[in-house]
Amino acid sequence: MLTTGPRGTKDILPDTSGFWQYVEKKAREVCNLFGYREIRTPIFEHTELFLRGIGETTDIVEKEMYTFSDRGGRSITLRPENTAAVVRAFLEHKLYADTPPAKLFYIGPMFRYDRPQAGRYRQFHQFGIEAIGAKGPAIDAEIIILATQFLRSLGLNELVLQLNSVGCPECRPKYRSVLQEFLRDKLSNLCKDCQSRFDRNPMRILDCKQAECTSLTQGAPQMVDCLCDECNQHFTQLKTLLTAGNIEFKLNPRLVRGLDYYTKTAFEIQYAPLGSQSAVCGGGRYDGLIAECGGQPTPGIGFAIGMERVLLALEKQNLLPDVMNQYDVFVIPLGEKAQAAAFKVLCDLRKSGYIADMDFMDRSLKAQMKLANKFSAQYAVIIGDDEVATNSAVLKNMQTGEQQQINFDELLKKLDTEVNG
RNA sequence: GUGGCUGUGGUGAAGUGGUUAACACGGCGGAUUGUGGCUCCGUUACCCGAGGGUUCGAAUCCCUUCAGUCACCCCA
Repeated sequence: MLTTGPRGTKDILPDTSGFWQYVEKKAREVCNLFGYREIRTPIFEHTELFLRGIGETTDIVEKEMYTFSDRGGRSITLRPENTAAVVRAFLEHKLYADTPPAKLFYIGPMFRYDRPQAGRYRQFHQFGIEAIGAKGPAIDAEIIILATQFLRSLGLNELVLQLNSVGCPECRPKYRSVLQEFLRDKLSNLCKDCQSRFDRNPMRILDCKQAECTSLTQGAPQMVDCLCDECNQHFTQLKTLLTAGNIEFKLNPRLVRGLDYYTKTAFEIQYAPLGSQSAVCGGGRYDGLIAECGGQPTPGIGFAIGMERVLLALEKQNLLPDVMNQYDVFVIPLGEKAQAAAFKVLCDLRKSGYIADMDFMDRSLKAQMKLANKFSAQYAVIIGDDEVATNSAVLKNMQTGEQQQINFDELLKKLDTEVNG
């Protein structure tokens, strides 16, 4: 079918692109406030980058990537997320040579082969930031505050920040075996998914929503209770900083991020009315990722915000701005002779910076007036045979209805004083 | 990837086996001479997501397919 786009994709039409521009502008403003600068990486990368970066056993890599061979036989993947690519660019361009931490943000499309649903698309857009090079909890607090400030600047409240620590290579393996011990005798009663998670990623079992699993895992040992000193201190300090920054958070010991690279801080911001796709923002620390990608061991942290979900939330809350564009002037020629004169006036107006337009459908005067009104033009400039003969035009104030005949030479000047004075 | 629901014009929708597919909004045109916003009038779906089948006859029943949506899953 030539008249439908691929499943899970969306055209952003003129009546909604203004909303996107609005949200993107807010994102850029907040980033600017916090000292984050934009990075634009390609939308496709070597498949290898995501295998290593995201983790081979993650759902994203196992079943959600758009992977193909290009004509040169290289395996290419449409980026399913952008952290790995930003890290790759960070290393490739030696951004570590500049004053750390590198504070970067991006806005762009991501691709995941998944069953579409409201708030979940195969091509979707993320606004994300990455802070690479700083290991202390202050930067964790900063990016969480950045995310919160961004969402609040859009008018969104009723947001819930969930917070957890997933430990580090020091303490997580220990926790993992403690957890496996706890689960071992319950294994046969867990759901099928969880049974397969037992060896691969037992922490995800705590995140399972199946009733049996939830009840069986009641009282399971928690990561936060098994953190090593360093992780524990980091987590404690982060909580203190967030409290100092007046950020409310809800501890969720079961919060697990779906990407392997996360360490220590993991968080998610949810907007419940969105239903089952309620996570508007997800992020965390990835202290092992840079080394995993071949760089010097370097800590990093970031988040990604789903643009579609933010827009959905704004719509639900009636927070979308009025983005209808208003014309300053609508030029109306009457008859053949006036065409050229009117067109010249139109061009002059635009050259002078007025938002101006005219009819291209050979409409009647009445219909053109209706258009001027529909586009809420401030002024209409009417040029007919009489006006052409006297080198003049009728300038009509659409609000008051007043109109006067003015020489072409005077028109711009007159408009200027009308508009500015 | 699993299960459920839905699919009528640009939009919101009525119609659930029988001649020309309601209504509303929107779009377009018009209501005497070169003027809008209100009002009024006209017009706007050779066809009911697509393909096949049942039937004398289907938008209405069945199958397939595509798409959307809800939940799961996953996550932004």
